[in-house]
Order: sequence, then structure tokens, then C-alpha cells
Amino acid sequence: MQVAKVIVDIPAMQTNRPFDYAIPPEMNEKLGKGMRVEVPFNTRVIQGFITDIQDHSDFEGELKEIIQPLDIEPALTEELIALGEDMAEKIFSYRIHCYQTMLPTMLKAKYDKEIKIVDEVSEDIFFDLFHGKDTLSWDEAVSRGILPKLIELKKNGQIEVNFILKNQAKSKTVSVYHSELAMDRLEDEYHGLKKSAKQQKVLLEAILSLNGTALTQKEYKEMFDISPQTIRTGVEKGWLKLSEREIFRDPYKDKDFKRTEALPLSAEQDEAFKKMNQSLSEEKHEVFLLKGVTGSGKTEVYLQLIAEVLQKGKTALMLVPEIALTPQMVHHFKGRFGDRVAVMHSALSAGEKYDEWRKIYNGEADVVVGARSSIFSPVKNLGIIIMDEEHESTYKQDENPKYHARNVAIWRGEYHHCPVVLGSATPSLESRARAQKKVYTLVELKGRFNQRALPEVEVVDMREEFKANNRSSFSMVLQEKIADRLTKRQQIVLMLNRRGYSSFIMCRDCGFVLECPNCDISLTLHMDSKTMKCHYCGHEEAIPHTCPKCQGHNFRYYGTGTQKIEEELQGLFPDARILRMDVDTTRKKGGHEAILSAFGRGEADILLGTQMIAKGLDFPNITLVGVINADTSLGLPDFRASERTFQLLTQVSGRAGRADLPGEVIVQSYNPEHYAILFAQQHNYDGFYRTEMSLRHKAGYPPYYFAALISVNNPDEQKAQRKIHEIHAILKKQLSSGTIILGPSKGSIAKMNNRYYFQILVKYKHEPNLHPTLKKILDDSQKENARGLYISIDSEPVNFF
DNA sequence: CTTTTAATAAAT
DNA sequence: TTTATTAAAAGT
Repeated sequence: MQVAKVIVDIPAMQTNRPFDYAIPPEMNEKLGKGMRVEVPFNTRVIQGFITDIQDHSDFEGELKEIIQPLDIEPALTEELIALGEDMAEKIFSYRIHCYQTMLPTMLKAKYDKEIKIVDEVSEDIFFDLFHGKDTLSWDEAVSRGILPKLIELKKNGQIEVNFILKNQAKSKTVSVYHSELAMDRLEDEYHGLKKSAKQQKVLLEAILSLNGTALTQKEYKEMFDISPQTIRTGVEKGWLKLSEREIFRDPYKDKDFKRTEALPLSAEQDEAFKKMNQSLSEEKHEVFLLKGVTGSGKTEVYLQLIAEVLQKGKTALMLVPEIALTPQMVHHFKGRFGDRVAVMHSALSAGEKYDEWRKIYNGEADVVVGARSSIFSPVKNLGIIIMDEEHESTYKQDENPKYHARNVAIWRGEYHHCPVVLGSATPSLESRARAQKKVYTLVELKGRFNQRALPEVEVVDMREEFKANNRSSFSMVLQEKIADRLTKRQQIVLMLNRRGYSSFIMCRDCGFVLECPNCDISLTLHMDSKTMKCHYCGHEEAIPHTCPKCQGHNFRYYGTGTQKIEEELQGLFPDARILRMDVDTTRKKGGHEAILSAFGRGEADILLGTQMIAKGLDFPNITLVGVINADTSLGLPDFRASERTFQLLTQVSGRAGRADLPGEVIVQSYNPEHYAILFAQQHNYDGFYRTEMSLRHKAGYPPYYFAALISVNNPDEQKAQRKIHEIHAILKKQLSSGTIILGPSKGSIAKMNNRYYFQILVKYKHEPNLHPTLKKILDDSQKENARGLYISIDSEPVNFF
């Protein structure tokens, strides 16, 4: 008898292991590892993943049978099954969560409720409520408002409510026509035609030449100029048969990608290429840190490495921070490799994602370009994994499962014996330190393409501006430079560092600040909708006219949101054409790309936006980049604040002067002597690295220590606090003295969505006890979940809120 | 002693 | 996640 090991779709500690199921004889030999199946579990029918198939079971009770497979082919490869198992263990997650995140939404389990009559009911009920059928969908019952009437029936046991599993995966098909008749038979038909039947003659000629190939109506029209009406005649006469052809929704079908050829590499690029190509041809797993200044031509090196991989008949995985932000990346890859490229990112619809996924699965695409989650693409025979901008925090998922794409990339690289390339102009300290210790191989590109110099960066002390009575958000220097570029018809990019920063309103009379009723944070003013919004829970309310505390009418508007800056800028330069790019203006599908390409076409003089403009912007006419407030990100309660600021400034500086015009950067700051700002000004990564490393060393932070963040939340502040102290006591007892336990402290947002947050940060070097201890804490928390007490563990946290 | 409610173990 | 079982508390 065959037995399947199944991970069931219930995310809980007790179910986080395979359960054995008997494979019914008719499915024998047909089910495989990685397939999704429908299984009975406890009292319900749920989805599960087969992780293994064996010929016996150690389970002592009687095995239940698998109801049916939900796939014809496995959804997960053996590699992904193994990856999910390792990953769940490392990041304190459930295996089922890991498997679910590996798949496109369309393959994730959805359940419907159905009401079924199981015992005699009166005729009235049968016809009025159930419309003469014995089942009724839950949604319909809810929308018709008849649930109250069903309560009694349920009590009497006349009806029951069942969960049914929905398989949402639907491929799109088109109608195609082909012939199943033999050649000579068609020839006979051809000769038997009346003279007047010219169109039919054309059709038969076409059918003969197609030799059984199926075409759509559109294709018949295009290739042979045969109208749909003629095809219908063909079907009626039995020459043609209708069938369905599966098609892929191609999100880029309307776009034309100009084919590009490999560019000649500079000596430095070539050296880097050869170094990495070496481990490619040796099929050796090795992690490279490719550190190249902005504009050093990292992308071309990537492209040529991938070309090499394809040459060998292997596949490539290319990760970018958030591809929706970098349409130019897509152009690069589609341009070089055409249809062999599958693109995965959050802006695709569920159907489009599913189709791209299937393209990869079927081996019809051998290059995958995508954001974080595409690290789980079902590519077989991987030849290389490249992660661009490896320092970006978007590679870490901050919901469960809290994985870091970099770690997954390295795992897969090991599995496939292939190189992993981490590319960045400003590598994360973790990666840079690993290169130092020779865990990764450092490859550097120091020169810019065409020997172009890095732009001149000027730091403006905003305290001086304030003293000189300049109350505007723009320093005098920046205003002058903007005016200068406007007259020269050159383009300007202005960046507002809005991290941890927002506009709020305060009563001038009593100092009252409007806060979110659910979260411990002030509400942000949004001029487009004329409302006050909370960024954390979405709460929205009208802008108050009178102060709720003192009834005063004098509000002062604080902070500098992009909208407010835009107004100010427009006031200073009434004739300038300004494009604003922030969360509000880019929410719609394709919003980023629309704004960026409009700017690229020269439809605006100034592009004003938040950090998102720092990436994927590469237009030749930009000669001035201004950073309005460089240091708002420095004040955050996060040990990576300096690193983030440095990376951001370096990255945005790289946007200036990419073509024949030299670029200039103005950085406005209230801390102009801060080392992160100074090193960014000098384009001095190594200097920054050394300074920051010594600070991290003194303070005992990563990369010198590992870190784990344990966080607790509950609607009752007392309960949350009590629990975190309990955990603190356990950790104190279990962990060695060399380990540093910080906290308990309030979360950096102490209250969010009416829940209070408390956290502990554990810093350690060698702590074999930590993993089991944390696991135990998580296990024990299971029963408290029901009472709304949630514990979350984040190994190597990236964001501290 | 029965009924109601809360806690908890088990699910193949 | 859902449910069956058990234990404890409340009611009669």
C-alpha cells in the first residue's frame, strides 16, 4: 500500500508536521511529491501538500484516504519541498506558510461554506429558502439575510454547514480550429467544390497546408484572410473541429522591446565577469559580492553572465528590489533575452502571476526577473542567482514567514551548485563583512562607465539657513540651482526623505496633536482627499475645524509631506512643471512607470518624490539632484539608521549626470557633520564601512552579533506587558552570560490597531540554546493565541517596527 | 447532582 | 482551524 506524507493547511504548532494518508488504489502511482491534495482532517476537508510517498506508515491508527489530487503535476518541486522544511525551522514559521508563500495566489487554498439539507425540512423552507435544491452557498445565504432563519434548522440537525475547497487556478483558453480529416479526404472535398465557393476553396487550401495545426479565428484571418463565417462553414461541413488552446496572459504583450546586443565590457567589467564565470563553468557554489559604484555597469555584467548560463542550457534567477519601481530593468532583460524572460512582481494581477509562474514551471522561460517572492520560482536546473541592490530591506519579508530572500538565494545556490551574485553600490554591512571574512568573494567595479566622474555633492547646513531667516524648505543654494536648471531646460530630481516623518496638525493655542484612536501615532494630513489618515491602520477622519481640547481655531500644519513641498515649490517657481511621485500618486496600476516615463519624455522639469525615486531612474537630462531633508532617517530608533541614510544618499546622488552633462547634488541637512552624510558626500563607501563597523562593534550589533526580536501584542497593555516579562525571565534563565538581552521595551510604535506592542531584542554570538528556547516559547504561546495574545519571533530583523 | 463554561489535547 | 474531551465552576 502506498502512503503519502502530507503537510495540511492548518498553521499551528501541533499540525506543523507531515500526516500519513493512504493512497486509494485508483490513484496508485499517479500521485507525486509536491502535489496538492484534498484530504479529510479532523472533521473537515482541507488542502495539503504531499511531501513524500512511502510504502508503509508508522502510524498506529487507521489511515484516512486522500480524497483527490488538486493538480495534474506537482505544484512544488522536490527542491522547494526541502527548502520549505529548512526554512520553517530556521525562521520559526510553519511549513504550510512557507509552501503557501512559494506559490502564486491562484494556487493557494480558498475555502467556501455550503449549507446542506441532511434531514427532512418543510416544503416552505425547501422552496423559499433553498429554491428547491438541497444545497445553498454561504455567501448567498448571507446576502439574502436568511442566516437567522437557518439557526433553528441547524439546532434541529436538519441542515449542516460544510467547508468546500475551491481550486481557483484557472488557465485562460482561446477557441482554435483544426482538421482531423486525412489529406486525401480533404483533397476529395476540394475537388468536389462548386465553382462559386471561392472562400471555401481558400479555406481548404489553408487546411491542407496547416496539416492539422490548430489556429484561432484571428490567425486564420491574418494568415489566409479567411473570415469567421467561412470557418463556421468549415465546421458545419466537418472539415474543422473546435478545440481550446491554453494561452498565457502576457503582461508585456503590448510592449515592444528593442533587441539589444551584448556591449563590449571594460577591462574591469571583464575581469569581474571572468571571475564569476569561472565558478559558473566549474558548477561550483560560491557567493560573490559585486560592489560597483552607481553607473559602473553592473547590469551589463549580469546580462552577460546570464547569457553564459543560457548557453549552457541552464536557467537564471534575477532578483530586484521591487520591479514595479524599475521598469527599465525589465527593458534590459526583455531586450536582451526576449520571450525567454518571465517577469514577476506585485503589480501583476493574480492571473498574470499564475501564467508567468506556469511559464517558468513548464520551462518556457529560462530567465526569471522578479521581486522578493520570485526567489521561490519553480525553475529547474539553475545556473545562477543574481540579487541586485542586495542591501535593500524589501528583500526581507516582515510578515510570516519572515524570510530574507538573500538567505533563500544562498540555499538554492548550494542546492544547484551554482554561483550567487549579490550586487550593490552600497552593500549591507552584513554582506561586506562576510566578504571581509572570505565567506563571500568580493568583486569590485571601481570605475564608472565612460570614466564619468561621480557628481559633486554639496551639503547645506539648514541651521544656518534658519539663522539667516530662510524659513522655506529650500535653501538659497538649492533655489538658485533650480532656477539655473530651469532656464537651461535641464531636469531636476528632488527627494524628500520621509522615513518616520509625516505632516501632522497641532493646535497653536494648547498644543493638541490629533492622534489615531487605534494607534499610538499622530494622524497624517492628506490634502488630496482632505482627510487625516493613519498610516498603520488606515483610520481616516475629517480635518478638524475646532480643537477638540480647547475649542480653538488656530491650527498649525507641521511637517513636510510631498504635497506641501510641491505647493511651496510651485510658489517659488510658478512656471516650473512639477511631477509628484509618492504613495498617493502611484497607487494605481502602472503608476510608477507612467510618471517615470512622462518625466523621461521631458513632460516635466522637476520630479519630486519620496525614496522611491532613488531607484530605477536613469535619464540623461537630469543634472541636479536635491535632497530636501537628508537626516530625518537618522533619528529613527534603529541601529541601521546611519547605514540606511548613507545608502539612500549615495543612491540618489547616482541619479545625477549619467550622460554627457555633469551632475550636481545638493544635500540639505540639520546634521551636516554626521559621518553618514559626510561619507556619502565623498562617495566613500569604505570609509563609511570602517566607521560604522567600529560603532557596531562597540555597541554590540550585527554583523558582530546575531539578533532576534521577540515581540508580544495584546489589546490589553497589562497582559502584553506581563507576558513579555515572563519571556524575559525565561530567556535570562536559559541563555548564557555572553548574550545580551535588551528590553523588555515598548514597540517603536507602542500601540497599533488597538493592540499594545512590547519587545525584547536578543543579541548573541554563539547561543545553541536560543533556538530551542524560542521554539518552546512559541509552542507554549499557541494556547494563548485564542485569548488574543500573539507572540512573534523575527530572527535577524531588518525593520525595527 | 446536573448544567454551563473554560481549558486543552488531538487531528493520519 | 475545529472539535471532542476533560476539568472546573455555577446553578438547583
